[in-house]
Amino acid sequence: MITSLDLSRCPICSAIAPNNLKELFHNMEYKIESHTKGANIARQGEQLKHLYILIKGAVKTEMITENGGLLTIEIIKAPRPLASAFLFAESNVFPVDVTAIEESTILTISKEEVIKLFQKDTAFLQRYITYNSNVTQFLSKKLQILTIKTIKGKLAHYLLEQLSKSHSIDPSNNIFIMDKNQTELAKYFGVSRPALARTLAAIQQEGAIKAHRNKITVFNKILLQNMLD
Amino acid sequence: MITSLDLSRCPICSAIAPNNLKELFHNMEYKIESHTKGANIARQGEQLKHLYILIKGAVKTEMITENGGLLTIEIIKAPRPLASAFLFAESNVFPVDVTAIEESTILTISKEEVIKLFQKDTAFLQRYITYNSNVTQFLSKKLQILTIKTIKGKLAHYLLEQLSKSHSIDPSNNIFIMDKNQTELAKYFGVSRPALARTLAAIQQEGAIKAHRNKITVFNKILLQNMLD
DNA sequence: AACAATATGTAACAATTGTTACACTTATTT
DNA sequence: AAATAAGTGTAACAATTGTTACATATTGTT
Repeated sequence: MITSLDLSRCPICSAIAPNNLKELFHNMEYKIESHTKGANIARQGEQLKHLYILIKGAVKTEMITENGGLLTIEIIKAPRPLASAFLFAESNVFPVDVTAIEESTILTISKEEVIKLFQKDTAFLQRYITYNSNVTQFLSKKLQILTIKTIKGKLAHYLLEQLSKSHSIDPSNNIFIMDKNQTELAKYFGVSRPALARTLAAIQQEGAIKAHRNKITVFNKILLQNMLD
Repeated sequence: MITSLDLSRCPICSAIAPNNLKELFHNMEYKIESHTKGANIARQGEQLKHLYILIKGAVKTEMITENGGLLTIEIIKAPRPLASAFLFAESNVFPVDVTAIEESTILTISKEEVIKLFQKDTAFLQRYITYNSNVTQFLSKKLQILTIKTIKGKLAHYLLEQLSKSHSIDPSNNIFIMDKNQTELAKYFGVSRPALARTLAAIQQEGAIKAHRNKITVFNKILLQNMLD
């Protein structure tokens, strides 16, 4: 049985009023499956005819090349939908392999039932669309950063973003703490850690900022803006 | 008045049966606005409370930095929705500036009306979700390519993809024509054109393929697969 | 056929980034 | 407080890619 507890923290189900949950699922076809640690949940290229919601546990997704080499790995913790953006895409196949890394429980609802659910519950529909829209925004942003070619440009972009965040709290403040350390930032940018440190030092050399560990003081915003390629 | 002609080629409206269009719009609040060439249609950061559908003309979108420097430019031709993925996102602001580059007509429907339309017409709802899902897929793919760091890796990935496409027609065939020329491909990868040509020559040197202009003959698939970083 | 426009092959050199290694600092654990 | 781990600063060198320039090839136009 599904309780509101299981789903209340799920990005796309949270909108459903707990009282309505039982009723909603009453005449709906769904499946709940448990997977032991290490079990394969879905395979890359497999037809995707159901919405998968991870309600307990954690999974890892791996993108494999035709050769067998791994490309990207992501860990997803419950509760969250899996590949929700792909259910309705024209090429609706799983983009990745999904494997349980803990004892996991997955709620499966057929595409047809999801559509019925949309009709029954506008809030659910809106959450579903919003969730996917947020994914799109995230991807767009990530893409934007990767599109900036030089490390200097990426860093300048990031620093200006952080600065504007701190400005929204106190406009006179030009000191802030980076929300990522250098190691994380390098991974985020897709560059090596020493190259990032080197570039940060260069930006200091030019007098745009002063950096002490993760504490940044911005001296010259214009200079930073001119570094955006 | 909106005719089926205007919208039949629009990705998210094509699902609506022409006969139903009139009825559908009958009790709906919508606005149709014409913009002369050069007119500003929307500004970056502006609150997004309506679905914008470009039904005639063409626009360009520009992403500007706080400084005023341009980052990316995209040209969109009618008919197509504008920023449809952002209407329902949590941070629902226009990600870009939108400017008409031709005499353009835009259909505007409020968010509330869009939701009503979803309820009235399941086909429209599905098309809307599908369209946004396709955008997500496109971004994912683009991201995947940009994540591959070396030009050699990107090229190998692309060539294997093209090969598998031609294999799906004739599995014994290992000759194909690239669907992009080198100039386009370089832009797609975000690298310089001479660097791309140089890398293509290197892959030939290693004996994996033979390239004559856009015609590729694959000699050694395994070698290609080992180039994926 | 001559011409122009576009695409491709290639080379030298500059700029950027990755790799590896190590000293040093700060945080965490024992 | 000592020991350990994690994060940071920096340097030398290798590898990759960008830049610029020009020759050649192909395609389309007149």
